[in-house]
Amino acid sequence: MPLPRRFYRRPARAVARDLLGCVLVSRRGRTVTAGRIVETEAYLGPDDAASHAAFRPGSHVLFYGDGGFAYVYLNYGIHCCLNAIAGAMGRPGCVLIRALEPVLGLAVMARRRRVGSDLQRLASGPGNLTRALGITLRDNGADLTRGCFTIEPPDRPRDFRVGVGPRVGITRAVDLRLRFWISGNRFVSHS
DNA sequence: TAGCTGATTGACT
DNA sequence: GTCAATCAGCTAA
Repeated sequence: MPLPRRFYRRPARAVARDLLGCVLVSRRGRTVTAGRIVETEAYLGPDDAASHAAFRPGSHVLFYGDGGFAYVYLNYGIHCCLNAIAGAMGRPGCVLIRALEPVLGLAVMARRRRVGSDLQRLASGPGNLTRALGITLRDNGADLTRGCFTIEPPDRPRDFRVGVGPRVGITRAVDLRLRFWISGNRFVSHS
């Protein structure tokens, strides 16, 4: 069963941390691909200068809507990035999924990524993981609690340490420590 | 209508 | 280490 709606109806920071170890599942027809979430970043409301809620109007309807939906956007004209909306209705916030550890459909992912057997880079990086799972702009607004894209609870005990640090790849509010990752996991994109 | 920016990646020096 | 690729949405005119 996917994570329930109430999981997402919490502050983005808490959702980002608890999402580590969970499994993102993508279903394209009979093709299923999945990966364990090993790296996330939290983005807050208008007060967070790096958040799209602060400077990208098109995202408002999702940011301020109910939690548990996907926010997919295109950046640098080439790459799609996947976010999970956090917070209850009226509370802005989201979690950027930065890296996955592939667990299901490895061959399909490799074909989509056009890479060889380099598992480590298959879904490591926000642009890479969307391509590996076949996520596109059409999936913007998808319900993560049911449907083609879901996030399942951890498939094994939480035996890892959580790393915390500043977000990467952004130019505003760089000093906030809103990035979380599974300590020591080699699939984390920015080590 | 033209020009700019960005939560990136991969190819190249 | 540098740099091009390439698109949505804003801003200025």
